Amino acid sequence: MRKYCDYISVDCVIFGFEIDRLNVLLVDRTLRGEGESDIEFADHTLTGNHIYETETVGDAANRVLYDLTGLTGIYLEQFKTFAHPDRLKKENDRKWLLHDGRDPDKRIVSIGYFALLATQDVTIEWKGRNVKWVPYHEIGELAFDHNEILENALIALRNKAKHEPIGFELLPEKFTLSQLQKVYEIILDTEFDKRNFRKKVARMKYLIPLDEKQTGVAHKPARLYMFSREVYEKTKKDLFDFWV
Amino acid sequence: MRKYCDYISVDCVIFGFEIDRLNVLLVDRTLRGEGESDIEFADHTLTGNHIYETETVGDAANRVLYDLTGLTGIYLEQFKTFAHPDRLKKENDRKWLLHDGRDPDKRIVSIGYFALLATQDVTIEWKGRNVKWVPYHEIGELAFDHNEILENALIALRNKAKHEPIGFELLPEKFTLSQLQKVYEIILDTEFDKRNFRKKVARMKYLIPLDEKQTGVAHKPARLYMFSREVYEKTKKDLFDFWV
DNA sequence: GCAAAAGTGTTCGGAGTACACCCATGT
DNA sequence: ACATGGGTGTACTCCGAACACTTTTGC
Repeated sequence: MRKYCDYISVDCVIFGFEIDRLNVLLVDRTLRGEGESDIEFADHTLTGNHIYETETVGDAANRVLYDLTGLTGIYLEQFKTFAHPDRLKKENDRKWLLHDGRDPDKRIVSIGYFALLATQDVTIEWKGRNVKWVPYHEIGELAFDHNEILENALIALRNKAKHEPIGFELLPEKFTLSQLQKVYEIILDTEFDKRNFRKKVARMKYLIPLDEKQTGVAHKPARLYMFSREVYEKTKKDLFDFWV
Repeated sequence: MRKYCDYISVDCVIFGFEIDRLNVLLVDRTLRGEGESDIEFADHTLTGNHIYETETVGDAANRVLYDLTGLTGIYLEQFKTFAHPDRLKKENDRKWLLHDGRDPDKRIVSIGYFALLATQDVTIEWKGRNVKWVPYHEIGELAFDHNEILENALIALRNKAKHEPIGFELLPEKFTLSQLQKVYEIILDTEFDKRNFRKKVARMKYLIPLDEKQTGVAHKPARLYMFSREVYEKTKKDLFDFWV
């Protein structure tokens, strides 16, 4: 049995994209009282876990992701660390930790990661708790400091998306240009002109057009594209677009 | 007496700029043996410290900076966290920690910050150890995982400098355009054409030309400029230069 | 045939790039 | 007078922004 390091944890903000929404994977947190149907409170947390004593934090984040989705090789990036002395001290948080046999006064560092994947079926139970996709804009008050972590994750995602081609990570392997445009519109909270957007992406050699089209749609079927990381790594120019 | 939290620390990569060099502030680490003149090893560390039990990590980083420089309001940014299980396990590191009365087997999370300031006089002693500026390219093997932290700090600085106006933070309040150009050339490891560079910065409203010139230089004295953060915040357009 | 999204071209202004010479000062 | 870095303009190309209509499919 591997031992946990009880003062280091990772929290993963798992983003998923679907049609025209950005989703986040949340876990139910329900604290029951004495009676079976006696619920003291119910809310949600981000996904996360303590790290094992001999494990790196990156491995811990990948482990959390794998346990939830069964997927490996997911886009995952460390974006910020949270260690405020009061981050676990709200009343419900203390109760939850106590109930869970943990020390609510222990100061825990949490290293924040965000992950990107296409919204799809994931394990719906995780350590006996329910897991579900929730649209970003419908997320209410979360446990601990998870609202703060979530906000920072979105900011990090935005900044990254502005300068590096990671929108693809939120789409299935094959996608249409309209889906790609939508991803960027949602992430960056803006709108693009369709013709200008297509002119722009047409210059990107690492966006490979396929000889394949959508099927089963009630309109002209769109061409499918793939992202090629190899071509990207080879052709990317280190642009000094440089501060402006 | 405030108590330290013995498993959370901050490491600060303090960058300074001078003429045409990027410097980093390092602290001597000399472990003496039994005899007075018996030196077991001598190398360098980044600046850093454990955090106090009730302190935020940002406050701890600012405290380290203040202790070293006497300055407040310095540009400071959290860039990455280091928590590899073996990060303190090199032989010399173990000896040093033992000598210092600390437990070399305790896993310590270190939250990395980088700071930017104009190279200038700083406290030359800190907790009984010597402190000095060292040009980035002359830095050899450092203690612990500090080479890794340093590398990551430079990468973070570069990425930030490409998209946000932080080059100013490495210069005195009033500076010339040639100094500014040099800062960016050093950070980004490239060269710019003087005329094009000036055309570019001329568009930036937050770069304020002063009615003041250099004095005491053996050539045509250059005009001085200031950076206005207020103007920047007001006029910056959130550019979606967007991945390319 | 109609609803729905796919796909396509032109014009204009602004920014990046390449490139060479005169100017003001201290010594 | 000379060495040193300061300061300036033009031509060309490419990119971003604005803007409207035809095409292909499922129903």
